[in-house]
Amino acid sequence: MPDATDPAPMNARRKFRREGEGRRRQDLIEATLDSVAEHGLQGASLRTIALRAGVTAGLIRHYFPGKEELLQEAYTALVGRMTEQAKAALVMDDASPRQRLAAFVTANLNAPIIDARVFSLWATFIGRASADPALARAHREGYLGFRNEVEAVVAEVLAAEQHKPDAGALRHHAIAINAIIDGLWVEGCLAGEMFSSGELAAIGIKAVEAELGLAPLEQFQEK
Amino acid sequence: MPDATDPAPMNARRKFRREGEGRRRQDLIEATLDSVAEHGLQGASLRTIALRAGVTAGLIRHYFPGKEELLQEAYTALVGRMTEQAKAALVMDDASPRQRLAAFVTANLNAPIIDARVFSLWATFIGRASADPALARAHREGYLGFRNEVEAVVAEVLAAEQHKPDAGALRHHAIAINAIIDGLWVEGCLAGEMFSSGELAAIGIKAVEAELGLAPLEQFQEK
DNA sequence: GGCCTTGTTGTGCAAGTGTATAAATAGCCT
DNA sequence: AGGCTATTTATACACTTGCACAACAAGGCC
Repeated sequence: MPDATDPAPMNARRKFRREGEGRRRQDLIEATLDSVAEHGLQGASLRTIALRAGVTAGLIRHYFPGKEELLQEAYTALVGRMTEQAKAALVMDDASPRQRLAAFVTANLNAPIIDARVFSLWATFIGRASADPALARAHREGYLGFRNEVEAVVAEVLAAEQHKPDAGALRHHAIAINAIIDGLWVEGCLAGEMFSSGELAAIGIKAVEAELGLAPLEQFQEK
Repeated sequence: MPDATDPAPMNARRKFRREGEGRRRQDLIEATLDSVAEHGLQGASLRTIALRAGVTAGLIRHYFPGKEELLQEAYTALVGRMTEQAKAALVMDDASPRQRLAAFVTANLNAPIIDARVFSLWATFIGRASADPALARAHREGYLGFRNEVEAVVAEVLAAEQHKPDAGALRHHAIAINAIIDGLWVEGCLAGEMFSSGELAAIGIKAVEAELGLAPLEQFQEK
């Protein structure tokens, strides 16, 4: 038989399902974040991303103008999720300002906010901030939003303690507290196993209270 | 004239100088760091790096087994320079422990340690730490070295103040102070123009002194 | 000066990149 | 059921990438 017309055509096309636009975009963004977290920006090729999302590379172009836009949207989604999680710890209406502040610190220094994958993503993207104004702006907005939340809680705490700091002192407190949380967050994400469970949160709360000049609640401190 | 034998051969080979091994390696590492800082890991190709170093791409293979090793060495050099600079601020023999601590904080929160390029490099590399054990170890060693320095100064400061904290409290102080410096460093590098000159250092010193329970030296605090 | 080592260049190559576009088919509408 | 359209696949293309290797020449050595 000179030319066998394949009875079982091996070049069968891939079966596929049509998903809604929202779902596909979200899947692609998630696959992008996974790829970046695992292999960095250099390893996140369109084909890798598409494979992870369960589609072929060409489809990406149907939802995003190009790779850059996909990465931008992925970063925006990441920042949005991070700040949302962080602020969520503040909604405790039936608690004293001081308890809310402590809960805020604790939430930010435990899972899921202390997380190696999220940190890897944050670092990878933020490393490009100085060269990419869009990234820099996205960060700045997230940072200022976060810091304003801190400042508001600090104002409440100090008011409850009969303190009345001026705007400058309040800003400095917020910057310092923000730095404490950020610094401990970095350390926890990078070397979480160096700290026992709850240790970072305890350190953070004590540092924040010291910054605000609050006496510890129930303590035998030092000795 | 059918075939003109080029009197001025256009395919003249590039002139070059032979440099010592140390110098070439250092130049290549520097070019690598520049490329990574400017375009990220994805934009740092062997050809880009070689161009910046004033050589051709092939030469890199003569000094490094592969790209990965070049990047590793570049990161090692970066970390070494950073920790060296940071610790250099501690060598002030004729100063009180407290002054040395303040000088340490100040040095770490001003140029050249507050620097967008260094931060970009740090973030880009550290973003790969969770996936690359070699990077993770390099960071951990640098971090612990830094923290031990902090812990030593803190011990001196507290001793001068007649305090005698136990090892656990000392460790916690060092972790917290480290976080304060790191957090303010990040903020300063990412958005230096949001802070007036010396402001970060002032915030840092106050926060550190609060953490250690030290009364400010000369102050009208708050109001 | 002439050679010889080796630092350096230039070229080639296979694999992978982002993008463009044609072909196919899934699933809604009537 | 049958057709239409937009989602999805598949292929093509020009370009870049890291690496391998052969040709070359810079500069020390005798």
